[in-house]
Amino acid sequence: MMSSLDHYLTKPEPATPKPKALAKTQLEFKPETPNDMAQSYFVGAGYDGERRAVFLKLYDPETEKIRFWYDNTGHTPYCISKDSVESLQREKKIVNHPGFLRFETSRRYDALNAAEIPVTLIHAEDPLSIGGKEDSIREKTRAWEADIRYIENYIYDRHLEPGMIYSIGNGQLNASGQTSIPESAKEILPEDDAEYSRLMVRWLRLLESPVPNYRRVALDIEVFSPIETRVPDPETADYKVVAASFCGSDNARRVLLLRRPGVADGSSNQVQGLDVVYFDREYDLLAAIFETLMDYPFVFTFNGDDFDLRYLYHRALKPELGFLRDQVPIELGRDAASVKYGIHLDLYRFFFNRSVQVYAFGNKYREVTLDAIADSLLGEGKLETSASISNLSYNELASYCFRDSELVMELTLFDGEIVMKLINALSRISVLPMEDMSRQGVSGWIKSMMYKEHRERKYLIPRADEIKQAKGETETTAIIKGKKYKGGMVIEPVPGVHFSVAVLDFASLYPSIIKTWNLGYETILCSHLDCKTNKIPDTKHWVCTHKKAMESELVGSLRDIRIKWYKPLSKERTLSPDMASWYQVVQNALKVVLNASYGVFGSDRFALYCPPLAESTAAIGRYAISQTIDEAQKLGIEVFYGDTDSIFLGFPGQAKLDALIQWSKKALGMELEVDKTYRYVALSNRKKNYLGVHPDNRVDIKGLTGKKRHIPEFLKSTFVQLIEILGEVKTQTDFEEARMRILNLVTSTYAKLRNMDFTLDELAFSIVIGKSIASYTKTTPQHVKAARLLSRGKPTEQGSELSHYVDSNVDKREALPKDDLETEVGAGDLVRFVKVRGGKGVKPMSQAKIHEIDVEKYMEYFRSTFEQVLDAVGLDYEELTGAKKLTSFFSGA
DNA sequence: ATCTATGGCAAGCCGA
DNA sequence: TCGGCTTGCCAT
Repeated sequence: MMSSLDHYLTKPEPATPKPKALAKTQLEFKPETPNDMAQSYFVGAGYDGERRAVFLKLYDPETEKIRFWYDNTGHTPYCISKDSVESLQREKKIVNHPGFLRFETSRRYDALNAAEIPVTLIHAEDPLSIGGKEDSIREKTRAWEADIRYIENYIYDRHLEPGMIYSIGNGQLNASGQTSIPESAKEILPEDDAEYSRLMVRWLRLLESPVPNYRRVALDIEVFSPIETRVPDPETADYKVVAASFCGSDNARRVLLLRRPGVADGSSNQVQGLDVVYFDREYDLLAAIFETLMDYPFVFTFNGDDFDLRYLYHRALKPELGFLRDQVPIELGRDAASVKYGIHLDLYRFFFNRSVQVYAFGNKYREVTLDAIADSLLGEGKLETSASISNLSYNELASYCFRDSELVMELTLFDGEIVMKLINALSRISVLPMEDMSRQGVSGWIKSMMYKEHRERKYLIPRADEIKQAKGETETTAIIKGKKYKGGMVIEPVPGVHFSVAVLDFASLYPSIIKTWNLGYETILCSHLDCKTNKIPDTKHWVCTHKKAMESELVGSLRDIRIKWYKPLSKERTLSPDMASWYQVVQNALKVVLNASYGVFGSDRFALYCPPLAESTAAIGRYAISQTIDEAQKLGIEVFYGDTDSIFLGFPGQAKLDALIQWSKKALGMELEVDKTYRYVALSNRKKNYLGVHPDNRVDIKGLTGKKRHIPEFLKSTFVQLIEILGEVKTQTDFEEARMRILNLVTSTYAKLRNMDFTLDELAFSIVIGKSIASYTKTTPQHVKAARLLSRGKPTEQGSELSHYVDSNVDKREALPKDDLETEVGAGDLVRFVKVRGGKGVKPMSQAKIHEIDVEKYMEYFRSTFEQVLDAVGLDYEELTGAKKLTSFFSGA
């Protein structure tokens, strides 16, 4: 127990810091701006308001330092008007705007109107004069390209490539990285299309360039909090920072601790390999943190944007701490925090990205918390979490605090540093500095990639309202109510067990369609009369026959390097581990971008939103798969099932498969390939539900409840046993033996359920809460019921404990101990609950007793889960188990 | 905060 | 109490 709460509240430090004590951090940050510099990586960019110039952060892998380069080309922020200079000159609101600089005449290609037009660039002294304030210039006139962040604007105009190598000579910035591509890659370039070749060469150049070693540190801080489960507000920063930890790529393992009255024990300077440094004053602790932030070129946090750096900044500026603004090496944006010297990457933001979560990491983590992510990606189950770290000794606090920064560092290290590599690859593809890329969604990446290409081609970037005006809305009717247009086609499965099945699919179906059908906002529904006969199947839309669409070429070229270069290479066995992992990462990065490249056009938040384009892509997809099915049938091949881009065929011999593949290439211009073959496939009448057994007994399960992650562990493990049995089935006759083994499995599970021979843990469902608890007004799903029970009994007062520290990387969710009655639960939380008799029918696992379990409900759930599979393999659950008899036995008992 | 649509399923809601 | 419809989650 702490001796005094006062110690943690804000009040003057024991002694007012003297200027001398400030020595190291007192100085204003003076970046190094060499006039000449060898090859360095362009890793970050910013805008200096005082100098009114963009600056680049360049990382030199030799010295492991960041050097700055300030723009000296005189580039200024601007937006574009279609009006003439003369008429704009009469616009007093513009010319009298305090930030107005000058007009510049230029020309742009206006793709929506298929004409090169004269435009006027309205230059301003600073980005905010263009946009971002109520009286910015873009509010005074109809402007184009006025909502592009200035740094990005600058990068596109200067043809800069984030993540690539530059040097400085005589103060000038020069691209100095790889200019050539591998000799063997030239074979995949098209001979007859220079523009397309240019794009492929660009991607190859970007993605074949090396990634340096980045010297980096992970930071985590602990802050005192009077209420255990509440994280202090980083804006007011009312409480003391009591600890900070750094884990460096250079093996630095440092913990900084604030000495507190009443904690006397364990103050050794070595705890389990950690360097522990003690501070009597919080001021000195912060100064030491800032020194480290000025030392490392890369700083990683988990939630540092919203907490750690924000807290440190505001805390330091408190009068009682007495730092001056210039002494704090942190800069805050509205939703991001950066460090003045290096690059700050908030891994929370990166892993929160749905595309990263689903495609790059295969949906391995469900909750975006440090523990959940570390748990699933780093393999081994990490240390237990506990939100409250009150009353820890110094040693314990040190280990506890260090643990999180160590996890963050490990996330950048594991598996050959794939996270670092992925961030690099995505930054290069999206033409965004790492910091910006890692904070945006996939639509932001694709937007940036396409904006850059507009600038390269001197295209005027259209306004969203213009595209909508010109191209209109969709015309097909979606299957699902509330959706904008019809999507992929799912073939009605032929129920039963089918032996020897080949599954064919179109490689990157939608990107391939965008490529081969020349789709883009410019070409869809173009204005040429003669193109109107070039119909998109199943729609009234048509597509241009005269002009190549930029999106088609961008997406197409990305798709081609993935399919033709990276896919084969990622299977190559002779590569060094480092190269192999890089190719794997690039593959994944391309997959992420390509997967979203069609969907973004159907999203009204996307800058180039064009619903007929998305609709056409899906329509062509339906056309492709139905044509292929027709052709298969003409060739006498049985078709059992198909979903969007795949078809399940009875294996007809290699010759016929080849014939079908050839046909697809010729008739559709699409690459159809054998994805896999199954010894057998079991289909029920349900779509998106099947079980397929590979020749080597591996089993694919798709869509079946037994595999879903929210179901209780006991069901999952029983299901796995069921699958093992089915995996060993080789022929129809084997099913007889399987039948007996399945029966045994079912009856023994029943018996266990009946005897309640399971732990609560094994019986818990786990479901993520999609939105805040209060917003469930229409219905109350079971997991929400359980969550509401959890928040009950929460003490209204701060309770008896006087002191707590709150783990800093915790966003609200992570702070919550799973078994704590005082818990608040919110969106994103995983709720674990069991089904019980009486009451609400559910209880959070932490509140339930094993004897309350509603056994019947579990039996029912078990039955329906198994039935899905048994259905498919033609076994009747009731007949097999005599389920009626069993349940009646149970209910009679 | 910000790719799309399709589909299965359990459970909630509500009228008869 | 039943059936039809909706909601929310999980998955592809």
